[in-house]
This record gives sequence, structure tokens and C-alpha cells, in this order.
Amino acid sequence: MLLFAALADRTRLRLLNMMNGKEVCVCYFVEILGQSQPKISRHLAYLRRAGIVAARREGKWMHYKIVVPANAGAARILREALAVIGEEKAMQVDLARLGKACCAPQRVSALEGAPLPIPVEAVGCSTC
Amino acid sequence: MLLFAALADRTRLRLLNMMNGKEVCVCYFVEILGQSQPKISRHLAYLRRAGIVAARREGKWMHYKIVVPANAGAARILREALAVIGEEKAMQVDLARLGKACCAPQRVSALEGAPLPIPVEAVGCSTC
DNA sequence: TGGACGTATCTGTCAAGGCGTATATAATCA
DNA sequence: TGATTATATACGCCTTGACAGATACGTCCA
Repeated sequence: MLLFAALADRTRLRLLNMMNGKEVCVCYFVEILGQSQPKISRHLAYLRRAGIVAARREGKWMHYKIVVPANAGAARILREALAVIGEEKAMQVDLARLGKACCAPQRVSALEGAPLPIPVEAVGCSTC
Repeated sequence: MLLFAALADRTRLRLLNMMNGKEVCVCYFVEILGQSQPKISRHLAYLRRAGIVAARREGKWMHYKIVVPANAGAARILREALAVIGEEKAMQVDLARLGKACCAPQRVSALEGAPLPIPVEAVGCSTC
């Protein structure tokens, strides 16, 4: 299953966790994860090829969000995976840092002028 | 996550599906899946390294069964994955062929004298 | 004790994918 | 139009894992 391969990488799991319930600009991923921009971009491309995320351009910014797989089984697996990884401490730290950066993007030089994440309905429960 | 990598291969999913609720002898895997014995053995070794299955020797036969991962999240994912793949037609065909072979192992020359699978409690729901 | 049988592992080959670096593309701004 | 910014892709290197084929290991039986 292509979905399992997509989930078998820690960076991709962190990206998906940050996208759970939000459509997020790439620049936040780069800033919060502290990893190179090409690396982030490649992993997002992988998730896009796997049909797990969708991209939307807004001027020079790209926003990514999770899309529910057409296959019902894959959707169940993805939901469960998001719920499980969301329980992990490190993932919650990512979300906290994302929330902080969004509250004051001008404080992070790399994020000046960056568009805020946009809430979407969550695929996996992010609060349980 | 190591679990996702273990699930990202069709042969391993078929093996897990056949082990769902049963402890099964390697010879059945080779016979039902129609794949080479070394290939089956390698995938079983992979699953064993990933902590998803356990092996037990009985004379010259080896039996494999699923073990619930210590990590609660991993256990949830595995359970969901087993339930989802169990809905797939091809997986049900595998189970049907396994059931048939077990009813009359002497009919399949390769399985003469092979020990029957032993029921264990299922990790994923195999009937829904 | 030496086959025979069931299973595991080794070897070599190949493709996929992860990474850093460099560069290309797309949109904006001066 | 040219510079700047945000993001994507190309390239080369390296590791992992999938496979086939050969072989080793463990157990049983004659």
C-alpha cells in the first residue's frame, strides 16, 4: 500500500501532524521543523504523489492540506495514524511551536508577511 | 515509524492477513501465496525484526503468529490495518485458500503432514 | 550416521528513496 | 525589466530493501 510507505518517514509524519486541521504555508514547515527547504519540499511532493495532501498557490506562497483518500480503508488508516501520532509528545511540541509562530510571525524573521494557516476540518482527532 | 515500513509491502500484508487469528506454519504461506520459500522467509524475518510477529519451532516446522506491539499507538494502527486489509477481496481469497488447504492438507502434496494452524485471539477484526 | 526435509541466511544485482547542494521556476516588487 | 522571494526540481551520493539463486542450519528418520 502506497499509504503505508508515505507514513513510513518521520519528517512526513511531522508534516501531516502539522497539517491536521489546518492548511499550512510551506514556510512554516521549514521554520518549525528546522530542516532544509528542498527537503521539506521533496517530502511534500511525495505526500502529494501519494494523494494524501493537496497544494494551493496563493501568490508566491504554497499552502498544503490533508485530503481524505478516496479509498475508504486508506481514509480509516490515515485517520487512525493521525490520531496516534498526535498523542506523541514531540508532535505536540511541533504544534505548540506552530501556534506560537502564527501568533507572532513578525517575531520570526523568516516568517514576516507569511500567510497564516487556515483552519480546515480535521481528518484525525487532534485533541484526544 | 518502523511499523509503517513493515506494512508497506504487499507480501507482508498478505502474510499478516493469513496470521490474523491463527498461528500458521511457514509451509502454508509458501503454498498459498505461491512464492519462493526464501522470499517468504525473508519477509517473515522482516516482520519479526519489526516486532510484529513471533516464531515458534515445533520439530522441523516453524509457526508464526502476530504479537500485539508494546506501544499502544502501534497496536491501534496494526489492528486498524488488519481490519482494513481484511476487507479486500484478494485477502479473503487467500484466507479461503488457506481454509481449504487446512481441511485437506493431504490433497496438497507440499502440505502432507504439515501441522494445522492454531487459533489465537485475533488482533484485527477478521469478520467485519 | 547420513539422507531428506523444512526453514533461514548469504551473495550479488537492481531500483527506490533519503540527503545536501545547486539550480530552475513562479510570483512580486522596485 | 531586473532583482528578490518562495518554492520546486535536478544531480550525485549513499543506504535500504526486494529479488533470485545458492547454500547453510536444524530436525527427523532409516
